[in-house]
Amino acid sequence: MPELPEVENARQVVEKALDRTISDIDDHDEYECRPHRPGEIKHALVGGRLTAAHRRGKAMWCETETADGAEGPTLGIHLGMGGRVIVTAPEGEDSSDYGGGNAKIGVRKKDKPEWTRFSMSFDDGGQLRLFDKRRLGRVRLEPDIDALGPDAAEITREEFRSMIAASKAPLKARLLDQNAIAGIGNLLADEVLWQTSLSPSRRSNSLSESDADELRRVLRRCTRSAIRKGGVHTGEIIPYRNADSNCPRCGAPMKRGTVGGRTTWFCSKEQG
DNA sequence: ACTCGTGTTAGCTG
DNA sequence: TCAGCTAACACGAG
Repeated sequence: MPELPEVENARQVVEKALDRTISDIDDHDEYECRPHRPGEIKHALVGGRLTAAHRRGKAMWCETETADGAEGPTLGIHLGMGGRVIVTAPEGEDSSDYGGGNAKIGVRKKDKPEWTRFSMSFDDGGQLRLFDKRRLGRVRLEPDIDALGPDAAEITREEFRSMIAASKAPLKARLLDQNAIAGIGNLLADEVLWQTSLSPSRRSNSLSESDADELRRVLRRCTRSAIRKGGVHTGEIIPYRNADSNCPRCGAPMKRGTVGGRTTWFCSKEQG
């Protein structure tokens, strides 16, 4: 699930964990906490607290403060292919606004306790947990955020134009390149390309400036809409990403291919 | 049993 | 040299 909109919703959940004293951390999962050794993250953060939650593209990170009030290491959280963050309320407090009961971002019925790959306990009895059955998510100290391109929801028109013009890779592959523009995943890429009727395999630098401007407008609109509705799966073309579907705009069959190494669905007529 | 996948990245290639 | 591509990652779901 996690593309930019899901991660933004997760970031808002993490804000519920700010300014609560960290009493314990379980960081024993060797995959999720790579490259750290078990106990390393725990040692760095116990006694301190998270003071701010940020996001760029699909990457999240928290600023921290140590027990004596000094600046602590940043804590990066990446959800990978299927991670979710859960923050529970202080013991005895109403949990209704903590996201814990929200199936879109919180606990789901089929979740197994062992899919909790990382957890942080607070001295108020609450917890921050990372749920990730596939273990492609990551929790790490001092993540490199600067390597990412501009956030897809914030990128300026000039930045977007030059990013598009700077590569001859297939357009969809360019949109998926997190170092060029951060936050677009496979579904959001299919959605914006269908909305603009642009071919996924067209060379990125073959777009005109007005094509690029239109693509950026649609990208911003789809991103905002997905954040509001709860995720990229709420996109218009997503239900039509299968072999039996026809383009809801022109009626031609939807077609499956591979672009940028990812399954790609597009209108065989309008995006051919 | 076997294939697929809403993300990232090391390592290969032209 | 380096942009671009592929396979691998880990593991549940269909």
